[in-house]
Amino acid sequence: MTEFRYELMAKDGKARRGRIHTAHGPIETPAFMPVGTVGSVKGMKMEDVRAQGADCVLGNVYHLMLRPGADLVQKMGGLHKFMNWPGPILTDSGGFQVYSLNDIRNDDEDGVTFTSHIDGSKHRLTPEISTEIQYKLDATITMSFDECTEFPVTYERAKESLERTIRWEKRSREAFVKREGYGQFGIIQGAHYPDLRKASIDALVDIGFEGYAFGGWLFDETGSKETYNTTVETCVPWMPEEKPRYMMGVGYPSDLIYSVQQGIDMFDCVIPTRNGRKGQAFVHNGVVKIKQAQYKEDSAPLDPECDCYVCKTYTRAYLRHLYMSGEALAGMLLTEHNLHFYQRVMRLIRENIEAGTYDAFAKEWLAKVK
RNA sequence: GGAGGAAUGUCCGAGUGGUUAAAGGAGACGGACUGUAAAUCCGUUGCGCAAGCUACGUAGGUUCAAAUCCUACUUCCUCCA
Repeated sequence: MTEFRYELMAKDGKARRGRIHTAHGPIETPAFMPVGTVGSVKGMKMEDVRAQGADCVLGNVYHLMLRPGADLVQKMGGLHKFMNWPGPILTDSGGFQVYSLNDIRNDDEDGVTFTSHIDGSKHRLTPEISTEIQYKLDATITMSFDECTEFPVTYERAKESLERTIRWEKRSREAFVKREGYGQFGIIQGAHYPDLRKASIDALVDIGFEGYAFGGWLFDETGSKETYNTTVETCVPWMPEEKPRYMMGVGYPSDLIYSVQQGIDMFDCVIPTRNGRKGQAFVHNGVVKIKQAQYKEDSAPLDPECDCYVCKTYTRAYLRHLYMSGEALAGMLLTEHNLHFYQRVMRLIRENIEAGTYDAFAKEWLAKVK
């Protein structure tokens, strides 16, 4: 059996090239993990996701516990078999979903009671329940159950929430069933307050996890990246060197390139899939919003520099037509292109770290990509 | 041949005397989306930079005021012969 471990293979500045060994195969890092919330990367067949170069995908406790239920997934042989993804799966603990549904939640020291968005029924998540569900799903990487705060948030509230999160993460760790090749990550909170982030890291390292994730919310409604950038720049170096560093829920291609430069190893984000379904394609020099009139008679591929199936096969005019007609294929094709683009960027990131040319690469790509 | 009904902005469609440049929808154009309650959500959409102008089949009329009432005409639909 494979021991769950992080292998640091090369460094270029703060950027790290590594490999996470797991029971379900390796994850080459820096890695982008497509989001498959309900056991599906929306619009994609899993073999295609794999062929694009993804090593690991996400699943979600909140969604899967409500439908179809963790027991059913377990009965069907676990999430890997259920969704036809033999590789590593990372499951989010549900903390973020419960936070984003904050109008119908009710939390206490023990956990959170919330109302299902599907049928209004009452459900409960605690660190123990979330961890058990992830065990039943057979998650390769289990996330500890944390509390998210709104952003911006006051220092007092962030501190109070962090203290509870640390207690919850300790309980998550105690509930975690250790198995060869499986791991559990702790989630760092503390909003944009460096001393809280530091306290969070210290507490989590003290508990001891197989990896550490950067959680919370650092983007405001203006889309400014200043808070994100300064927080990441300050706090990521405090994360343990010998364990994987996972930035949760990020981001645009430029966010990935920047964050890798700051020492992050793993990402997940709905942007390439969701925005693909909504008609936005990421290309080598920015973004193509396929519904724009300028593409009506455009016989070029989405991205002339892309070698994906979609770019080799279809014109922008056709993709626009599909989108304007409301065809499901439009979202599928743009999703396929976007994920391909993201994996290509990750490949370039890894190659440039290995070659020791990361800064030049980052400078060039940050200037042209969204 | 007779009896009813209908004509509204790019399209569909509400409105039956005055907060009506005219509800709502579609379409078109633009924007947003970062640990997925999202093939979603949000703007704009007669002309003009503006004062303003032109608009509810056509032509007249009533009224302080009409898309809304009256008359004629045109076109379309349904039913009866």
